[in-house]
Amino acid sequence: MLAPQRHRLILEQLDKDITVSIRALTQRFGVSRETIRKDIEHLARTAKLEQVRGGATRIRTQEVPMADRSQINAEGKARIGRTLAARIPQGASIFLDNGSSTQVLARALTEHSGLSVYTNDLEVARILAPVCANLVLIGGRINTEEMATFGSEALEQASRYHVDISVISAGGLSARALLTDFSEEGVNLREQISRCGQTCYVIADQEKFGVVGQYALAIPLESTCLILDEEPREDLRAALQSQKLAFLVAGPQ
Amino acid sequence: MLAPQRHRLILEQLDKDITVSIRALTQRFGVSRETIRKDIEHLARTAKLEQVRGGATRIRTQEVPMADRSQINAEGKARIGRTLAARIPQGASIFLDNGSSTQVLARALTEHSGLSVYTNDLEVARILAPVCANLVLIGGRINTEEMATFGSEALEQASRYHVDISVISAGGLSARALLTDFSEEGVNLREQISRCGQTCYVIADQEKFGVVGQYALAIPLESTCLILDEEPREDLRAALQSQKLAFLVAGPQ
DNA sequence: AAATAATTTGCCAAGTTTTGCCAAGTAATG
DNA sequence: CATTACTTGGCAAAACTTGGCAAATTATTT
Repeated sequence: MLAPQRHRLILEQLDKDITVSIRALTQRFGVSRETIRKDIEHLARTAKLEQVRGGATRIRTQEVPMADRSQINAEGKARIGRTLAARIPQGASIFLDNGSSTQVLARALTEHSGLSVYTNDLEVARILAPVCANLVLIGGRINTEEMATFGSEALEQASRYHVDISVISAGGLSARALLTDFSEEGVNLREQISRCGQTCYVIADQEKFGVVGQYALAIPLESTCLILDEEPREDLRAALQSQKLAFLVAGPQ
Repeated sequence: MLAPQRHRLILEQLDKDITVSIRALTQRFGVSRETIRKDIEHLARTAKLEQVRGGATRIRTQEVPMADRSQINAEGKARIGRTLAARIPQGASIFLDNGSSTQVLARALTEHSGLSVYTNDLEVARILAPVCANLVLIGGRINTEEMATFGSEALEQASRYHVDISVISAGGLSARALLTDFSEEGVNLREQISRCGQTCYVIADQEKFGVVGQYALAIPLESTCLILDEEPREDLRAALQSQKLAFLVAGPQ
């Protein structure tokens, strides 16, 4: 057996098994310990795998240890993500804002294909990169807490695009003030994003219910649909109806 | 059996088996080692397969989906990164392009503070986010292989900024063609970035030496300094001098 | 929990086998 | 007869094996 074939088989096995041991590979290929070690050394030098004692592992994809808000009410966010993903057709063009809920939606969209995605969230871009036909990142000043772009540059660039569906998340949803958010730059960009879409979905899970942010989120109500993970209480439901703001509660499936 | 038939059969077997060995083929066809070697040599010259020691493999259609090219010649890249980082003052405004070498530089800059950073590389942004006073991501279409933005949007946005120092990486550095790169969108953006800086550094580690990309990289030579990790060979050194292109070899410290 | 023994592994050097490459020779072909 | 295709043999380089030793890891005992 030739060296390149061994290399290939080693990498294939790594794809399945996460780690491979020198011991096992010597048996499998019927070559000496040292040969396998050299193989692994070579593959490590060319950044195909990571050499560890006794064998090798897949290359570590540096995970971001940042505070992950998507853990909060993860089940509800996931339900919203699945429901909305089911309403986004293959190959659609979509504009996603930033936020933990949006990131969960993005993960739910990784089964889609041929999407054209516009977003200001770096993590959303990273998640959807493998399945996008087109992927556009809105430029601008980065808010390092959110790892997303904002500011006049972002507003201006966003205003140039038109998509089938835009999706934004809300910081608060209340009977008193309806949709609200906590930063001016966030509101500005979300309003712009909402105007880019033929239809607009606003996602808000129950942790946003009753929360009133400092900034009102003014979006085109008639082409908007709210996606929630719980039935709204009576006062909220009345407020939504009086504003003719459609909503949909994400079911368990 | 005639040579063309052998060629055909060799290629057919490669379609099935990924690799073929000279040894096996001599037995199969009943010809000498040297004959098979010539067959493979010929097929390799006409780009039908790739010659490897002891036989041949299929041609690599696409470059490995390398998770992290920064591991190739990591030591040299790190040396370049440290040397250049030492020349960037605290609080400077810098424009960084995308690429594995630039990412290594970014890691070397995480000891700095108060930087204003402009970049089209999502990973560079992620690395430098914690230490930036300002962080601006250039928007545009994302190249999902590089996870960086390109295109007309990116060019236009980049053209609005002016910084103290711009840093770009080169795909190739040769006596014949000097600085080159492999994609048109890449050179366009890099040239723009180089014009944004008061001074411009171009980083190229030894794996780029002698490599000639399809696109020439035209940058303002008089305000540019090349950072290398090895002394250039005589012909390259002469070419750099005749172009009055300054360079600096990154030392061990 | 610490100390010790046994095992595994990494790394190096020397030895063996395989392969690449070259040159010269032989067979086949038109 | 000249050209092309193939074989043969030899040498150097590369790949591979083997064995040894030190370091790291694991198991065992105290």
